[in-house]
Amino acid sequence: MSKRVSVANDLPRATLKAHLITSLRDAIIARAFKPGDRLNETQLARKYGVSRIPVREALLHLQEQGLVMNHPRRGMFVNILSDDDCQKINSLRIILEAEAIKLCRARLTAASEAQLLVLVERMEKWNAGSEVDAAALDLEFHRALWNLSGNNYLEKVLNSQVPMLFAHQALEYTNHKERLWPLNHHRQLLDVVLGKSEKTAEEAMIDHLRLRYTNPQRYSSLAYASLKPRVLEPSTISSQSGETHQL
Amino acid sequence: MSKRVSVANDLPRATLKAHLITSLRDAIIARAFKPGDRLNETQLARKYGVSRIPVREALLHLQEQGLVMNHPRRGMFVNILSDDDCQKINSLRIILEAEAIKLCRARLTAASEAQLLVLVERMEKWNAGSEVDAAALDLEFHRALWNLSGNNYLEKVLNSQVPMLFAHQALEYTNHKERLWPLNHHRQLLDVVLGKSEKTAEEAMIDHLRLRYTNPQRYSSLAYASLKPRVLEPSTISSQSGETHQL
DNA sequence: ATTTCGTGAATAGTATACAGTATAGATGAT
DNA sequence: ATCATCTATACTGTATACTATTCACGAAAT
Repeated sequence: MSKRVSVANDLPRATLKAHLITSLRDAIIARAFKPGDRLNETQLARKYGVSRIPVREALLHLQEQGLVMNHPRRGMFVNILSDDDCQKINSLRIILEAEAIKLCRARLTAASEAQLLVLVERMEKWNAGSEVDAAALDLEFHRALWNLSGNNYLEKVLNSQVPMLFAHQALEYTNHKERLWPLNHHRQLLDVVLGKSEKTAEEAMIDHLRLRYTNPQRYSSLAYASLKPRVLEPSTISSQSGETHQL
Repeated sequence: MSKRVSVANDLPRATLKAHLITSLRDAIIARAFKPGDRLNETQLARKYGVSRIPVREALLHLQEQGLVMNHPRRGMFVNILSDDDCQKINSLRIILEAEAIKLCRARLTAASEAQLLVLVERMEKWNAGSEVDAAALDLEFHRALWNLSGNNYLEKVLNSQVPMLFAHQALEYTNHKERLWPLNHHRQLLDVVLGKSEKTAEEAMIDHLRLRYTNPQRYSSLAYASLKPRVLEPSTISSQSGETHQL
């Protein structure tokens, strides 16, 4: 009895702000706007054919997610992450995503297992394409994992912090063409979810992030060997855990 | 109508939006606006003597923090947390704040120890005052703890998720006057930070939250007795074996 | 009596207009 | 030439005005 037949494939009733959020975020991750760039509200409004208000509100949303920074009365700038920032975000990510992995493992169904497997195999078959597309596929896998945790607040928090790392990385890997975006290491994460790995979730996450970052756990409690709580599984962080634990 | 509240008279340097964010958040935590209430932009603009734009942007900010909910083209409503939501947020909080405790313990200085001790003693001496003030003091202690973790992204995430629990609790405890806001149990958390307790940070957090909630860890991995790799048998997926495990 | 449809009021979403501030360039002094 | 001060400009922050959607109410139809 619905009076309106909604066209399913597009979102005709969505607000302009919602469209701009995705457009601008994709543009930042695809480095159409580079870190440090100023985002002029008026210019963006003209470019997208809307007024400044939806642009402002979209930028505010991206600010909450850390993709852009506001200099008071100066404007919005694409966020520049220092190495320290990356380590701090990664440290948080390890804790959160390890939790997501554990929850996912405990709640796993055949359907969700298949869903993750499809994504892993798509990544393993990946051979050509831009780093930006690779980053998108990478993020899609992790988002699926977060979703399967069954705790939407955990999912929300991960979604609010991790994408800015991808935006930062996309730039890194575009500048250094010789390095390839490491896509084919996600099966190791899946194995942990499926219980096929002896690694703890934390170990797996640290190893995963080590592909791109040095010492990603630096600002997490995992950086302090002596203060680890009694854990259910013996966790020697990894073979390289002897590296600097300095503050 | 409602009385007008001047918002721009002091601190002219800050933006109107920033003032409104704190004013509205405090009002929600102090249940001047109750869960489920509709927040009319025009009315709020009149009440605070500003235009609708700063009100809108402040509400958008509070939406990111989960204090208010947006019904598309219907308006903003003070968020109502279901019991499930509380358990999910608490599960996340346990993971995050346990991490903060561990980091705080590893980085503790004499100054920060004194800072926390002052707050604990203020809470222990607390005997009179509204539950709202008690909640504010409670939150102040936890915020100090998060800040001392040394990871401002961890701090940011905690600040984005925990206050809505306080807003919800403030209502609970105002409705049930016979119960007192439990303030004098924070020394147990401090003891964990100082290494004087045998509890793990996670255990301490669960015990802390049990004062107010039942099964606060329900949607965390701590709800599952064993995290060891489980044997995968796709046919037994729906047994939900981990559901009722307590820590 | 119940349901469907139309109309109107209320209000979020959006556009345009104004005002105040920060920055860059110009002007003048040393 | 270098530095300080002034001024013009551009932009954000804010106000006002307009539009479009949702919902409530009621009349007409079944």
